[in-house]
Amino acid sequence: MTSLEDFLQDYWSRPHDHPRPSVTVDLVIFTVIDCDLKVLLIQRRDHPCKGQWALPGGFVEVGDAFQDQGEDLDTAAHRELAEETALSPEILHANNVHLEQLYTFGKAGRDPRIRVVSVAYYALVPSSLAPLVRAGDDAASAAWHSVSSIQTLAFDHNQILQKGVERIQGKIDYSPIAFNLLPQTFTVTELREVYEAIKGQSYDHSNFRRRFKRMLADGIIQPAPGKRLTTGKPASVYRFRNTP
Amino acid sequence: MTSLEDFLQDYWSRPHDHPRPSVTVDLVIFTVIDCDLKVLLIQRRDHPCKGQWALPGGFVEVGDAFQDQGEDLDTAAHRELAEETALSPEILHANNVHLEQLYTFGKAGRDPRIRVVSVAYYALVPSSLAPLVRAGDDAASAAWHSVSSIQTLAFDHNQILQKGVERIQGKIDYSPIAFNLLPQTFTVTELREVYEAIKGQSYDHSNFRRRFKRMLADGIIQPAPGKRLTTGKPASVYRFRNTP
DNA sequence: CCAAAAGTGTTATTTATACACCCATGT
DNA sequence: ACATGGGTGTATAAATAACACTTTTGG
Repeated sequence: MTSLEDFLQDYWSRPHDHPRPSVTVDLVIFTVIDCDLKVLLIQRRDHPCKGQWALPGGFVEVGDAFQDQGEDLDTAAHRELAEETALSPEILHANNVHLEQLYTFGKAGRDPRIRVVSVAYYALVPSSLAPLVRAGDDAASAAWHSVSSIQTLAFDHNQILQKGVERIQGKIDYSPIAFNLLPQTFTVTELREVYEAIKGQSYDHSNFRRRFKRMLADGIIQPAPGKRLTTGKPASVYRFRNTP
Repeated sequence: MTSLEDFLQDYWSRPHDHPRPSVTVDLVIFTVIDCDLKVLLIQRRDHPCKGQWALPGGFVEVGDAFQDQGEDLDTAAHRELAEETALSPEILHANNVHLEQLYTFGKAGRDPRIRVVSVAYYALVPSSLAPLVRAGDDAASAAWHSVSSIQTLAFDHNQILQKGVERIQGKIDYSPIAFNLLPQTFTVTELREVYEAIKGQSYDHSNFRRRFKRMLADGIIQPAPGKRLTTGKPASVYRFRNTP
């Protein structure tokens, strides 16, 4: 009958050379530009998959894995998001950037170098912030790519991207994630265009307006001051009410 | 300009002592017994959390992590499911046991020994198979526990269990997962009882019957021969149509 | 006959879908 | 005045919800 403390002392004193996989976080960073769903891709500078486009990502820092266990998975995802977009955590938070775990990819051989288990996250960047994104320090280049015309990506990143698209397509119907892709104020049509970009279908503007009015009645959104000028009649602007 | 082969030869020739986390799969194995949602728990025999109840799970085999990258995550989950329930893969497959990735838990310090990233899966075992489950070789004991009255579990397993419950509660509304918790043939009421056990609410039997009829019309389910005897009027039996 | 559970029917409310029409603004 | 997009209205079908009722079995 040993105590937990004794057990850990003994555990740590023995050598631990069991092979272990590397763990990374990969990011599917979405935005909507010109009514079109985009994903942020970086061009790989080094082997493997040199020159190919890939999802941004990086290794999870695990300290020495014993006394110092390093950073949380979520923390690693936030850190990578800031690094890869070259946007500070403060900017990301102030602009309501959504980050959420997506799925974990761990097939043997998905990285030719070594066994890698990759925990994928997806992020939603408001269109107002998208133009400010530039390549992080370690990437040759970063760019927004139209999801509807994606080439072959590095590793199994096409599969990861597909999971991401499926997730937001499903989630937008019962969760207010569309607002994380819009500026702080928006019009009915702008919201509809986000829905259309994500779902890849068009919605009747009149019926969508009814859905919008329900959200208004439910307090999910509320009127905002001012008007948005268009080529036709100016439109009312609204804001998302994140703390009802 | 080196080729990928040269790159890998060079990569593997150099030492790689970056600290890496251990990766495990943890299983949330559900069934429904007596109209009540149950989860399979094992009692821990060793430190840490000795004596506490925990979700079954185990380490992912990663080979040497280089030339031999070991087993896929999904494969590890299937292997653990078979080991922990003491049911062969053939039995599991023949009885339509559903296994799906749930979420990955990777907070620093969630295991006191070492940094562990745990990829959680959930499984749905049909009630007809549930009584055949017994403890695997390495567990002191395994037992079905009512989800509605769970004690404090080892590690962060309460959190994992909660994620699992939330997942099936959400998924049952748009996916035919209820059938994986039932025997091959079932009655309308039996299906409703599964819904009620998962959602923790009661459904009007008449309105549920209407939903059932829609599934029948859509070909999701179909009539099966025979009748199920009850204390009242015998009920028609149906079967799930997994290949429409 | 009676309890118990299967099975049917009715009505009202809400939501989804399709489509027609009017309104305000800049050019 | 007119093109453009904002905004409103209407009619139908379908899904949701609450509730009353009938039928078939075992005892």
